[in-house]
Amino acid sequence: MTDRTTRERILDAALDLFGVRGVVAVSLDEIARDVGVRKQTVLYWFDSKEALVDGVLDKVAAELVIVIDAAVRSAPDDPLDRIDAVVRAVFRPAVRRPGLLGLVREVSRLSQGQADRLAERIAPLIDRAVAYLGDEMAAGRLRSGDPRLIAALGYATITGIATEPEVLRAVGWTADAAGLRSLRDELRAFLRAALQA
Amino acid sequence: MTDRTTRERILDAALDLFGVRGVVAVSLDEIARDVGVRKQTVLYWFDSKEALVDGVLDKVAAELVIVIDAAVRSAPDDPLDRIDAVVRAVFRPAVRRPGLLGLVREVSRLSQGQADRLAERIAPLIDRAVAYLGDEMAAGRLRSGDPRLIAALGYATITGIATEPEVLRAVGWTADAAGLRSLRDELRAFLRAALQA
DNA sequence: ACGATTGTCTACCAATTGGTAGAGAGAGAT
DNA sequence: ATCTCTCTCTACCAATTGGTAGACAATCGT
Repeated sequence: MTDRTTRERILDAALDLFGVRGVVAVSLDEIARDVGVRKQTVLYWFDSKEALVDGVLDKVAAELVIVIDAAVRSAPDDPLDRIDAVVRAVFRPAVRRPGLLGLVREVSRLSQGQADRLAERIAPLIDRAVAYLGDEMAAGRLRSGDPRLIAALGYATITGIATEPEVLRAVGWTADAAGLRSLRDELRAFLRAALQA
Repeated sequence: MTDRTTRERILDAALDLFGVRGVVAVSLDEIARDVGVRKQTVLYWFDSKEALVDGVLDKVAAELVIVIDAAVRSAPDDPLDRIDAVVRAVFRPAVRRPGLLGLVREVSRLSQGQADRLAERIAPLIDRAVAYLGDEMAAGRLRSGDPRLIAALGYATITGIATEPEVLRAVGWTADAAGLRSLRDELRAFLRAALQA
């Protein structure tokens, strides 16, 4: 039975550091120090830095899927409420872990391979949203429009908010969880206003 | 008379490279190579990499101020039209230069000093937007709400869209100028729907 | 004509990066 | 008891990073 804790702890530390300061800016040494282990131990668990990033992406994607599924299942049938629940659900881990979604953005700038692997994990989520929006529009329960555009805009806005707290705080905005939540609520209001049938 | 062209060319190259691949990921050597000069020449014009980043920020902020001012001045008096014009104006340079706004985001993750210097440049722009929204709401020409929240949301969304093309393309979205424009137009529609008095 | 200034260069440097090679500790199974 | 496998370690390495020191040419005002 492979000892899981070290690997898990490396993933946790890497996720936090990558998310806050960026993948390129964080060295394996720093991650190792954070975990209380040598850099070579990190390279034992992950063949390369790229493999580590990949592992972190797996973790993030898996978390997102679980969180979204749970939100969809427990939300009422009304599409606006359901969208609302998903937005709130996606924000919850993002607030708890600053930069979780910021990582998603940065990875696409690394290598083509990593951008592709990222797409494999994000695409299904967006596709689900597109299909859902399309269905509800066809049923007349949402104001009709281009579901792809709306999904893409929502995706961009959510990652925008989630990765922006540094800037917002610098501008005089509070970047704590409360500030992020009010911003999230404003987004929810926008979505309601724009999508209401 | 200081020869301006080399310095300007360095700034241009740095802006493009920083914006697309990130500040930490781009070395002075690479920028120098791009300009056709040695790295030490870059360090002659800018005392350090941080100073170069600072110079690039100055350039970006100055461009943004000019562009926004022009848009405000030439837009009709109606607040929705005016907001519309500003959104379009801000996107224009962002589309021409991929990652111009992405740079703004990343810089805040570097050092505290650079985050602060960034704030000095961005804050006035957001403050102007907040003041304007507040005035128009008070005059009953926009649906009332919290202007700070709306301005922050708009800022986050715009930088989100502008820095997301890589991800969106990876997901099957076209990241060319046309794709960015449809996304921008969707944002404009959202703003209209949410702000209309 | 000439000294000073401006701009670019060659030649280094210490520090850090991601990564390799291989030793050794610890536990389980036989 | 020892063999094996899992895990973490020490000891390196080549390459690259941002940055320094100083030579050399061109251009300038005088």
